[in-house]
Amino acid sequence: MTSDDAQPRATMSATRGREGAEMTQIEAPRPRFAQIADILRDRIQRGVHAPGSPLPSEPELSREFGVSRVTINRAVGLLRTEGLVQVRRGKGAFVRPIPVITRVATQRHGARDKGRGAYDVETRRVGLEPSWTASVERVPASELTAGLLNVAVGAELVVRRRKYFANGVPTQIADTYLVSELAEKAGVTEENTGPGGTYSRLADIGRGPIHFTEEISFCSAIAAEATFLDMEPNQAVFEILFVASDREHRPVAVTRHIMAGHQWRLRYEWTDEPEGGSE
Amino acid sequence: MTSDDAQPRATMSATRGREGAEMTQIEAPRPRFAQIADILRDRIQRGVHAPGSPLPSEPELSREFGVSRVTINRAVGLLRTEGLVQVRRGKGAFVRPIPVITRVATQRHGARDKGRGAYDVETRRVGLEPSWTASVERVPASELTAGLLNVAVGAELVVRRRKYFANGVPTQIADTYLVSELAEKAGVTEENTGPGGTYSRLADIGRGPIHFTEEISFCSAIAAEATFLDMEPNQAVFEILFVASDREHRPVAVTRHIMAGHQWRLRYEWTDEPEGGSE
DNA sequence: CAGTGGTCTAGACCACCAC
DNA sequence: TGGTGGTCTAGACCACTGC
Repeated sequence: MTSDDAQPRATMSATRGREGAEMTQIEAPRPRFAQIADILRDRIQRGVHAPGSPLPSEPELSREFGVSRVTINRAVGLLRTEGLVQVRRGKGAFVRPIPVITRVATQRHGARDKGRGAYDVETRRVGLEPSWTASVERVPASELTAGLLNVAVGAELVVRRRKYFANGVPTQIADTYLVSELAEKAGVTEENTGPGGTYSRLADIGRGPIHFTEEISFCSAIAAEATFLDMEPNQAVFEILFVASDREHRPVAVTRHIMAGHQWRLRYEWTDEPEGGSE
Repeated sequence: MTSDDAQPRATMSATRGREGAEMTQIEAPRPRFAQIADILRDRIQRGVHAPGSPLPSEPELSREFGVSRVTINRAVGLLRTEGLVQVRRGKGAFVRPIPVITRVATQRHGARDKGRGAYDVETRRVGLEPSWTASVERVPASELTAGLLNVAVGAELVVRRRKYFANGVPTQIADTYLVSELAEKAGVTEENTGPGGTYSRLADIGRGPIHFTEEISFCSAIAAEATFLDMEPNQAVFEILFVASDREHRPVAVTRHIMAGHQWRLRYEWTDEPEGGSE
């Protein structure tokens, strides 16, 4: 290959050598929209566009880079699915403040954080102000929840729905499902469950969970949830299915967490005592 | 609001009532490309387009739905970032076979799977044939690895790079970093580390890891990794930072896993013995 | 009303693939 | 050579925002 570095061929009509004002040069091999995304991403990270502040408008960027607005739109689209930028209709594209929150699953329940919930601790650790809303409903068990709770599909469940915020910004949805009968016995059918929350009430009646499993998977944001989480279309979310079981390994509660991918870091810690010593 | 359900206004020029052949009707409120993506997604899930088979070509779909090719391209783009579809240049867009692999982190090391590696087990469980490649290099510690291994930036590390496949399809990258000195002592500077792998060799010299932490975060696929993983641009990946520490809580090995989001489900299991009984 | 982004089209050129 | 998808433009209309 002699022409390895083969002349980028300035074909596409827009490598027009305009030089009015601050035009930024875009080369050919990598798609323009990707290169522009790279540049904007870099500017954001360098603080040229501070968190919360708007990017230049699409027509402006279009002029700066000498490409059509559609191309700009596509570049910004990349940053949106990455969670770096959020668009507010009619207003502009804004740099998202993304202090990543770390969730240490294996510490959330054990300590049962006297007085403070796990979310509270996680959020304050990065200097954010936590808040949430809660509501309780009764629903029939879906195939999924029925399977996890080991009851028949359609069985009555109590679902405790919570929405979490950090500095007023939505960060997470968590729906906890319990079999109605158990929820009533434990007295967690009202919004307020008392000190220590649902798990403490379950412990009170001897059904305190001690075995936990979590399954993390991906999905693209589903309409309703995406809307609440202020997510961009197409942005990825973590879905966590959390199952808490009592001493006899009977599942007592299932929680489904939905959280915007880029806002969270998930942490797990554990120890394996080697049974037979080290060989 | 009297006009709550306000007439979708069939404005955009393309609600043209063409009826030649098998044209599928597209309504207005939701973007056309999103609706088309919904339809195609549904067809895939119903098996109309079987795993491994191609979607109809863009011009074909363009005719079917009565929209421009660009719109089709955008619809397919959604399916690509969701991991449902993979495009092979010049050939077409193919339905990705996605048997999701479940990785149970908390079981991977404890059992130290006599004879079989954790990946092997995980993959075969869903009926896939595992394979991998490995190589060993020496690199200076980056800020990240240095911090995690508690050495100076630039210190010499041995990195064991592995690439994993299932049925020949790339699924995961895993790079394990060890301080060179330790790696030499443990004898894991060659590709073959003997039965039980690196951790067993570390155990042999009394540095067997028993404390583990994992941190999961998101990233959009980085060029090189995305290429290897056969990923679509823009598709989300899990990054797992895994730290193994010995009895004295000294970190001995750090592994960075990169895996395509839609191919994996991550599972964790643990037990919290309540120290003071259940109140 | 002007400004923002959201979507869509038609037409174009490109790179890659298979024949 | 003809088919596939990848990218880009220009022009257009839309909805939402704020003045």
